[in-house]
Amino acid sequence: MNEDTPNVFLAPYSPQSTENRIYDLWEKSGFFNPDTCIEKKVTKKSAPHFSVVLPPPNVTGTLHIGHAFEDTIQDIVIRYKRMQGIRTLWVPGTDHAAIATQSKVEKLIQKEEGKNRHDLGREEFLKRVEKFAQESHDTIVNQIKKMGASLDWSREAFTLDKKRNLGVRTAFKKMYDEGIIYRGFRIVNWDPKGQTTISDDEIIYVERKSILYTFKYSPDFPIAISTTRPETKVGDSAVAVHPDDPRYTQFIGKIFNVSDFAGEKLSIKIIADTEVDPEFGTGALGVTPAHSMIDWRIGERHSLPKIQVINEFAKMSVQSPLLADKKTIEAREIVATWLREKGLMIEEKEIEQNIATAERTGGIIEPLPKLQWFVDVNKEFTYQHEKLGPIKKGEIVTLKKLMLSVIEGKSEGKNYDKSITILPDQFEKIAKHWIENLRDWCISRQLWYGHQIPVWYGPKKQIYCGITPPTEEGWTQDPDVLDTWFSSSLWTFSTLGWPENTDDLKTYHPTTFLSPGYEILPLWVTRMIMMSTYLLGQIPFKTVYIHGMVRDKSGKKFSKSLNNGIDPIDMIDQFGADALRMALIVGVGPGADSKFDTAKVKAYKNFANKIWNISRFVLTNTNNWDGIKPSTITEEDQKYIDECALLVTDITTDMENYRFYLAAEKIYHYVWHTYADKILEEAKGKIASESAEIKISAQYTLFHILETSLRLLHPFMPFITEEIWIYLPHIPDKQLLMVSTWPHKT
RNA sequence: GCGCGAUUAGCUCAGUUGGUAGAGCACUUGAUUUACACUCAUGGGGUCGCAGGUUCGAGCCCUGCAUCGCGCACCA
Repeated sequence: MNEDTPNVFLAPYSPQSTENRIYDLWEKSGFFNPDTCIEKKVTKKSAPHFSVVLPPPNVTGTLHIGHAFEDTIQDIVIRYKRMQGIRTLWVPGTDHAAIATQSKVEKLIQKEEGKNRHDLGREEFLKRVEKFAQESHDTIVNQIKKMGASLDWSREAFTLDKKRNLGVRTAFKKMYDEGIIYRGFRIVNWDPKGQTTISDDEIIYVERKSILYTFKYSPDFPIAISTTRPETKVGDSAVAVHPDDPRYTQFIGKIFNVSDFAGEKLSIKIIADTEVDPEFGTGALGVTPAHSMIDWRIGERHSLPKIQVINEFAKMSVQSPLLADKKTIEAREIVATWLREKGLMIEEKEIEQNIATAERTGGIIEPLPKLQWFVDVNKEFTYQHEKLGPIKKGEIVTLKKLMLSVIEGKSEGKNYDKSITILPDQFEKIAKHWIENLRDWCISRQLWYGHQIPVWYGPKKQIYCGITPPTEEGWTQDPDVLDTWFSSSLWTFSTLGWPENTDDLKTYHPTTFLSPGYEILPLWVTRMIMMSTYLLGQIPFKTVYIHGMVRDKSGKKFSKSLNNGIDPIDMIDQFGADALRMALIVGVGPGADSKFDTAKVKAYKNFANKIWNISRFVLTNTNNWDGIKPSTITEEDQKYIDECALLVTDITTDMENYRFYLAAEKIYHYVWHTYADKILEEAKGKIASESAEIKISAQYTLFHILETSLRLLHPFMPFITEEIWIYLPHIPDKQLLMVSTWPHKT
C-alpha cells in the first residue's frame, strides 16, 4: 500500500465503490482480448484455444436473473482458462429476435400513438424498431458488464448487422442452390395475431376445456363424425375411416353431396386411411385438408381438394350468409346451433384439449395452406467437407443425418473424436430424440424486422437467389424476412468472420464451450449443429453445458403476469456482483433448476466482507515480513500449506470437469471455516510469539494461503479478489489478477 | 400414449468409483470492545419416497410401485 492509496482498506468492503472501477481497469488493460494477452505476453501464441460465444440476448428490453446465471457460468470458465495461460476468447453479441422485437415495438406504438405498423410504413417502422433495439442493446451491455463478464467487446456482433447479413445470404444461397431450401405451398402454423407464420418450435400448447361435437352433415349422410371445430367442417372434402373398421367398409369410395351444410355445399368422399384412429369418437374423421395438419397429409395421399374457409385474420372466408366474415369462434357456435336446430347434433361432450398458441404473441394458431420457404431436413446431398465423425467426404447425407452423426457419441458407445459432449448427459438423448423427429423448418416470416429473404422475382416471374440483387430493372425482392433462428444458427462462426476465412475462424472454431438453457436446446443448439456441420464440416462446439431455469423463492417461473421478476442490477446494487454470482452458482449443478432467494445473496455478501477482513488482517500482520520464504516452516504450518495444495488439486479437478457448483462451495468453505476460523485464529498467537522462527513461519503461511485463495476465488468473485490483489505485495512480475496464473496442481 | 428427471435435516440443496450420512439457512445455548456483529464457539435435528433384489457392505447398482415435475406425440 503506498501513500496515495485512499484508506478504503480500513473500512468494510463496499462493492458499490469498487466494482465499476475494477471493470474499467480490466477493460482498459485490454486483457479481455486474447490478441492483447499475446501482445503483452500473458498468453503464448502457441497456447491451445478456449472459445465461447455468448448466447446472444434478445434486444427486447432488459436482462433477467436467468441471464445473470448464464453469464456467470461462462465467465467462471473463461476466467479460469485465461488464468491457465490458455488463449481464451469470449465473444459478445445480441440477437435482433425478429418477431419478439417487432411485436414488442408494435405494442408500444399502438399504446402510445394508437397506430399500427402499416400506418407508419415499412421504412419508418423499421427506423423505430432499430432505435428501440439500439436502446435495449445499450441497457443489456451495461447489465452484462455489471456482472463482471470478461467478454472481448472489440469483437461484439449483432445477428442483424452487415457482416452477419452477408453470412445469412451466403448460407441461404448455398442451401437454395443445393435444393435444401425450397419454396412450397404447404400447411403452416399461422399466427393471426402476429400475422405471420411460425415454426413448430415457436408453438406453446395450452391446456383448455373444449367441446367435442358429434353430428352428421345431413339427415341422409350415413356416417357421424366428431370434431371440436365444427366451423371448419364447411371446408371438408372427405370422411376418412380406418380400412379395417367393419362399420364403414361398405361406404369406402362413395361420394355424398350435401346440398346445405350451414349454408355451404359439400362433396364428401369416403376414404380409407390408416392414420385414422378407430377408437376416437365415431371412428370416422371429417377431413378438412386446408385447416388441419393431419387432414392435409390425408388430403395429399388421396388427392382431395383443399378448400380454404378461414383467412389470415381467423375469419370465415365463405359465401354462406350465415358464416361469411365471422370470427372462427363465433362461427363455431353458429354451426353448432344450426346443427342442433336441424336435429343433426348427436352428442356434445366436454374434453381436455391442447390448444396451439404462438410463443411471442399468444395468438391461437390457425393451420393454413401458404406458399412459404422451408429447409428440407431430409433432402439428400453430397457431403463436401472432410471427414466428420462417421461421415466421409462424397457420402450422400441429409441434414438430419449430419446432425445425428455428431450427437451419437457416449450414449451409443461410439464416441467419435468430433462428437459433441452434452452435460448433463441425459440431454444428449433429448437432443437426439428431437433431431430424429425433425420436420421441415418453415423459415419465412411475414414480418418487417429481420433478414429479408435474398430472393428476387423477375418481370417474367423468374426466381433469382443471390448474395446481391440482380442488376437489371424490374425485379422485386421477396418481402418476407427469415426466422430469427436462421441467423442465430450461424452464430458460432458468423461471429468469427464467416464466410470470410478469417484468422479468428481458423483459430477459434469449433468453439470449445456453450452454456445455453435447456429451453433453447431445440430452437438454437441443434440448429447450430445443423448449420455448422453443413456449411463448415465442423461441429460448432465441443462441450454443451446445459443450465436450468432460475425460479423464484417458491419455485414459480419468473413472469410479467406474476410480477415476481428480479432485476439483477437491484441485487448488484444491494449486495454486489460477486455475491450475486456466488448465490447463483453454488450448489446448482448442470441442467438443474434453482430457486432464487435474496437471503442466499446476502450470505455471500457477508462472505465478501469476510474475505476483505481476512486480507486486512493478513496484510497488516505481515507488513514487517520481507516476503522471502523462510528456511524453516513449522510442522503445523507445513500441514496447512499441504492441505491448501490438496484443495488446489481438488478444485482444479472440479473445474476441469465443469463442476463449478462444487468448486465454488469448496473454496467458500475452506476460506471461511479452515483458513479464517482455524489457521488465522491460531496465527494470532504465533505472530505474538517470542520466537522469530515461529512468527515468520506463520506470516509466510498466512500470506501464501491468502494469495492462493485469491487466485482460486477469482473466477467466482472477480471484483473483490482483483481489488485485494492491488494491495498485495511480494508478487513477482505482478499483473492484474485476471491474467495471473492459476495455482498449479501438486 | 412414449420418454426423461426428481424424491436426502424444518427449508434450499450437495453427496464424483458402492466403503462411518454433509453444507448453507433456520433453530438451541453461550462468547466477545474484535481482522470481521456482514463475528465466533456450541448443540439438537435424517427409516436417504415405499417394497424387494444384488453385495462382505447400498443414498449410490437392479426390479417394481407411489408422488411431483418436464419433454415429445396425439389433440377428429
